Amino acid sequence: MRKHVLLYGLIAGVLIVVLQLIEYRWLVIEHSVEIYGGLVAAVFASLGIWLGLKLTRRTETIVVREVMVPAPANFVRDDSKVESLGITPRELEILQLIAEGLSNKEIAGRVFVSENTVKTHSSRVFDKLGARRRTQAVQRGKELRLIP
Amino acid sequence: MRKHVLLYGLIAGVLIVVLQLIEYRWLVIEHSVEIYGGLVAAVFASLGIWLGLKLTRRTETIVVREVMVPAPANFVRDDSKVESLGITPRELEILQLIAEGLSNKEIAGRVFVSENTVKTHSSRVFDKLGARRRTQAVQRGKELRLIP
DNA sequence: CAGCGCGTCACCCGAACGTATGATTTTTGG
DNA sequence: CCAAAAATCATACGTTCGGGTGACGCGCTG
Repeated sequence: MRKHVLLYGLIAGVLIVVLQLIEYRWLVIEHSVEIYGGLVAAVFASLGIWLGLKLTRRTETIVVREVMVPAPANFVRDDSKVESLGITPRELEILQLIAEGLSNKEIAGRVFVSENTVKTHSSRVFDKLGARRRTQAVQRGKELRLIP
Repeated sequence: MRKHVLLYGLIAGVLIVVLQLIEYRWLVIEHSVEIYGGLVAAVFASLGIWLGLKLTRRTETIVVREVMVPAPANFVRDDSKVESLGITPRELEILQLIAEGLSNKEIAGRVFVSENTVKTHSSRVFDKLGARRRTQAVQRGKELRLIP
């Protein structure tokens, strides 16, 4: 933008000099002032148009980008909710396994703890989620983006 | 656009006339031609710039639309799987309610049938899905796109 | 070190769940 | 119209869950 203005000024200066030089030859002709004025007008007008065009030249093509993203692909846990609810990692782990349809006994076998422990964790997480049943806990967990 | 050109022409003509009239007063002054030329140049240059700006304005339609489409929005049940598994509409309905975390009693109240009926439906749908627990049934149901 | 959070485990009990079996009614399709 | 499919309900039994309570060990932190 700035270099355009400079270029314009330079060209204008050169043109004025050229026109002044030319003027001495044409001034002898009577009533040539109108011709001179017209010439100047035409030159500067076209120069102005060119400048105006250059200044606002936005060769920006119309970009219409539509991105279809299958959301389930990218799951990110809402850690802020996990923390605000005071859910511990172990509890979250058990919740995930519950969501996978495992029984307490199966979960116990999976994580190598007793079934009682699983029940304790699940009870705690149910309480924190305000759920009374495991299905409800799963539903809330998915809603709150704690589990995929 | 066209009216701009016409307007420009009109103003240019008027200006030329005005300048010609003024010229007769100023021409008497020696070396006033340069002033005259500069004036003409300035006026027409700014006019040209204005025109150029006008011509290219609002050609800059920058449309960058990014649409994130979360897949879960458009859930379509895989009816073929529903049929192939021999799941009846009522059973599917109960499965959905189970997925919402409702107990058998709550479901019974919701669909106006006895709890025993709900248990019958759920038992059947569990069998058809190869599930032993309701959480498992929900998981399978979601996997198979029977429920959202 | 005392306290706290977390994870672990146990026991009990009532509620919820799942299975099996049988029966009746309603709906549907040929 | 009649048979098949679907929906309804019940009773009984065993299993799984969930709540309540209490306890122990570990690691961190004031």
